[in-house]
Amino acid sequence: MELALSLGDTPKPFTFLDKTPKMSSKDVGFCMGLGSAFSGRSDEKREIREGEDRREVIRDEGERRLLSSDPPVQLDLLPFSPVPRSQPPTQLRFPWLADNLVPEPGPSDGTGKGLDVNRFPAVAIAAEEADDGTALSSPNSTVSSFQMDFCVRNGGRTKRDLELETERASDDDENGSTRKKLRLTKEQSAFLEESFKEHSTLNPKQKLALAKQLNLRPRQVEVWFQNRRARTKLKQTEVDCEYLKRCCETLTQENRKLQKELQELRALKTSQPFYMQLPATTLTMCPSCERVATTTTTTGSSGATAGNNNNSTTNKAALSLAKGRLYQVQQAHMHQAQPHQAAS
DNA sequence: TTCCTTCGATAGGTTACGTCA
DNA sequence: CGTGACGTAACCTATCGAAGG
Repeated sequence: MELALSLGDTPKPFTFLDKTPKMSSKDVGFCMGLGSAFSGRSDEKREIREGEDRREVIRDEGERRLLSSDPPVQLDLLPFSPVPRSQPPTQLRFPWLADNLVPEPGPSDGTGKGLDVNRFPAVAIAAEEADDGTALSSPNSTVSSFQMDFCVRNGGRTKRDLELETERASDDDENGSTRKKLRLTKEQSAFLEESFKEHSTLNPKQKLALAKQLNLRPRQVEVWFQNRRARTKLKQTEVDCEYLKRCCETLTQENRKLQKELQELRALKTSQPFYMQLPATTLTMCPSCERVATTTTTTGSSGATAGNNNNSTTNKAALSLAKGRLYQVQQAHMHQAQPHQAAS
């Protein structure tokens, strides 16, 4: 059953309906579809680039829609923006954009003091390209062929960041078995966030470039994106649930209102049975198919004539309106059971 | 100190794709 | 040429556990 509802707000699709195609109204008690901004993914697949996973491309399209700001879906789930848009992090550039490529600073530029110990030697990265870093358990190294471009130029490093770096540097001395939990610096997190806004998934090239630029292992970048996606999805689900809850409350309210109205109409009918036998011609719109239905009901009484005008016209008009409303309610009930039959 | 939240990391499962018999 | 088994890569999901408030 498909039920179109307009509750005054801009209709907002539920992304989880899109994400859980197996869900049925049987499963949830009721199921509302308020339009979907998503179209089939198959017709919008972009061309697959070299070295890019097909699923990645397809998902990328889907998730871009999920995260996009195109109306009518606007669920901003990226409230965290440590780097204001108005103040883009200088030196933070997306490595997969050709014009953004930062020349890799060499170790001899003299700016490599206090580097993050997550820094990974180029040799190791090259090895990790072959083996995704699983063989390399220690991210610490004293060898560096590059460094984070912004890490040293950004003068806004907090005390905590410096502490973190010091902590990590001290990890070098520790036994690898008791590895401290690694914490990304603000700059790293901010850059990853910005990257995530551009692409919620990474192809291998992007991953490597990002890892290289941030002095992280590709595996770390990968994990960060995985966690980020998972947590975004979680937040989206929470938002969807909240919205559903509100819809449910509104519907319950509306239902109560209609029930009350129905009761009043029934009371009216019993108190003034004569007028209820008037043939009623009402124009109602089917809530499902939005077709206008013209209905004339005759109760079989021949006493309903224009001659019975003892009462005021106001009363008649009010009664006609009331009957029309009653009919609408009945039609709506019928339609919930059998759409497209009541109006035809 | 304890509790709760955040977040990096891991394990296991799923899916899509390529290769080969 | 079509098909099933197998391996691989990337991802998702649940969960753990360290760190911090």
